[in-house]
Amino acid sequence: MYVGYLLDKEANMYSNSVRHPSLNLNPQNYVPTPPQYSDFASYHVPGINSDPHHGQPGGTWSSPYGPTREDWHTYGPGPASSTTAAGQIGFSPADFNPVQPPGSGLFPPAMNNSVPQLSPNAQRRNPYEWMRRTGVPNANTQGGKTRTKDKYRVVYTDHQRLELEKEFHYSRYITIRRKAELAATLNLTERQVKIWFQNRRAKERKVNKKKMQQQTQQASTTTPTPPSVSTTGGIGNMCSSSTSNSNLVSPSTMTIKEEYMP
DNA sequence: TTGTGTTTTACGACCTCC
DNA sequence: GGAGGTCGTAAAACACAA
Repeated sequence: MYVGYLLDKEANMYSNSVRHPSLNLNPQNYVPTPPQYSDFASYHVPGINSDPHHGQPGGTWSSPYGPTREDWHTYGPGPASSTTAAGQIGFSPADFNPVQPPGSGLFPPAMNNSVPQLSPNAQRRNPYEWMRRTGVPNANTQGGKTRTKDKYRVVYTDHQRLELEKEFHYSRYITIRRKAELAATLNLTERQVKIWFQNRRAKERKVNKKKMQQQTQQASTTTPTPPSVSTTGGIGNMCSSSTSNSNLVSPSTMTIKEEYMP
């Protein structure tokens, strides 16, 4: 699909994915710390955890939030869904299919199956719209420009976004090492990667908050039912403690701990 | 074409942790 | 003190209706 288009378009430039072999992260070097953030389980698709590149012990993380499909809505409608709300940025599993050989990318082969054909009359604004934008200035040549320079901001290339999203898809918090690798791979600065992740988390919190509001609205209009256990779940809930960071285990601490994970 | 709303980069302020 | 976190915001880039 669009990723295929992207990767096809940039195949010569980016023949590797984020988890390309050259990076070759050993599992020991890339061990997330789920116990600290049980919410992370909500963001791990079954199968990803067993990704050899990540060294995740599959199925060991359990989510306290039950079915997490909804939490993944941002990333796609799921295999059987053909209706995606407009405006949603999505990662359909199929997105990763066309180019990446099974097992070579972030997602396991099981997720790369069954590529639904894009509807010929697909709306312009679809979940993958950003992936196929063309003509945007290439942001990666100089590592971006800032307000203090000649341009206010740059637009990241589709490939840069894709790889960042993939990384984010794996973990909401990037390790120091991965940040450096990703920055090098994508020709961005580590600062840009860091800020991108910050903004991405903010976006997710915003989406989750919106969902929560909709749910509460629906609940108020229908028969009141006792709130289920943290229906929001996920990092959104964790970080949506927008009020006080003190409620959290410091993510920075996590990053450091990940970095020095044995 | 244009006006308007949304999304995307980037930053500063402030906080926590080591 | 430095690094990285959230939160709020600015402004460019973008999508889309009129």
